[in-house]
Amino acid sequence: MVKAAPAKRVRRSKAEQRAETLEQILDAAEYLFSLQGLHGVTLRDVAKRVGVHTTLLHYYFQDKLALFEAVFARRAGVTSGLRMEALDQYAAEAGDKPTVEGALRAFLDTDLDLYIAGGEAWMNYGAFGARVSNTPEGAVLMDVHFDPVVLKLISILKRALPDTSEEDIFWGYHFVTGSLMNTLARSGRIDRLSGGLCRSDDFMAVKKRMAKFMAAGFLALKD
Amino acid sequence: MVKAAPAKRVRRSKAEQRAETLEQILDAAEYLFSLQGLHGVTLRDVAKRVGVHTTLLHYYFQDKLALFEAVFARRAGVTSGLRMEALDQYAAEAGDKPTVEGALRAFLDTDLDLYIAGGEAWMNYGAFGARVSNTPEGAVLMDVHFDPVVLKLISILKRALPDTSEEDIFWGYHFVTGSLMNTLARSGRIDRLSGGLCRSDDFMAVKKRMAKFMAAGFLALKD
DNA sequence: ATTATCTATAGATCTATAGATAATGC
DNA sequence: ATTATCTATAGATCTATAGATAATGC
Repeated sequence: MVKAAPAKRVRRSKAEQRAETLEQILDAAEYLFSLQGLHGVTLRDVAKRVGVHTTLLHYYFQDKLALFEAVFARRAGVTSGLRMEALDQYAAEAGDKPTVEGALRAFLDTDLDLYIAGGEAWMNYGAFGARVSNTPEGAVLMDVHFDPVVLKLISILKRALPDTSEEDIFWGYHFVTGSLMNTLARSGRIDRLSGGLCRSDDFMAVKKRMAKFMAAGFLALKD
Repeated sequence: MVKAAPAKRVRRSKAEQRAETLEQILDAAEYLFSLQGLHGVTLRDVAKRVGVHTTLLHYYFQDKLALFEAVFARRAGVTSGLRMEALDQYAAEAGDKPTVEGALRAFLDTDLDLYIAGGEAWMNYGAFGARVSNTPEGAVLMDVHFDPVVLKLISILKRALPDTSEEDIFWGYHFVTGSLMNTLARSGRIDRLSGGLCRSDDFMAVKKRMAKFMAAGFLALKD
């Protein structure tokens, strides 16, 4: 038998090694938190998934909550930034005639595209975020990381809907975000309910319908 | 100083006492689970809130998960039953001309009314259910308890929307339920986002807008 | 000489069971 | 005589810290 070549020990700088380990820890935590929530996951679970000793997590993170918040923060900036750009670009293009659907597409489709293109890691983050979002502690994290983009969206919606009250617009957003979170959660419920006709992870199907659906909803509110 | 009259020891039958204690346990668990989820609550927390010894919970419930499921089941039948009735009644009234908004009002407004009228206990259940709903284990509880009502709603929507594909209708429902769960969760996010203009617990405001908003969304899908 | 990782362990819970005690039921 | 509640406790985690060891950096 030929002896397997020993795993080639790639020489990594400490900075590289640190970054790599951190990433692995965050990936593992993200996945587990997305399934079981903050309290349903132990540091042990995370360490086991990474293949390191539990105490290493304490070397990188103050405590469990700090790890949790780091998971939230890691990708929050990316999605927030991309959507902010998309909204800015849309606002510039549309000039003084923005439409509700246009604004929603910049906001929603940009995000859905990110999850579609981002593979498993981003899908896990989506489920993690959705789970966090309807939690009292989690909602505060949402505030911190997402208020700017959301308020940007709302400012465009206001211009697109000059005759709709601000209150109506906020409630409309409340509906939109609920639907988006329900999508990101991928609970599998729609799969079973529809007998397999729809799939929770078919974000293309959601993208095709969501902005249109919600735009019509907003327009109906002022009546 | 006048001595306070000793708490009048009401003579309760065992059956009464059992029912009362059970109710107290379920109320406490419902409240705590709504805030912290299954894993964030210990039996100790529940017992302390009720004012009994931890082990009493094991007398009434097999284990923690059984308690959790009992909390879910207790009110699930009530809301499911009421909405089923409302949908049946609407279907009968509307004959062969049901509307999307009519069906959604029977489904959504009936539920929102229940939370509005049910006080704190029902509000806690709503938050509990919302939290459960975007969880993998929780979604299965949703299936078991709510599939019949939801499929009833969908059958009426199909008749109201003969030219809309079944897939579109299921995705529309997916959006609706996400918005409803986001409402029941009462995370406080919309309050802060809107600078106090909207309040998470203002279910009247939601009721006023939701069916109309969603109905317009459904109608836009077939275009 | 510094940083990454592991060993050992304290101290605090947490769930669940066995068995005792106190109350109601007949 | 049965049911509701409590006492005592086993056994299994879990988080977090202190301090040792192994690797990279200069």
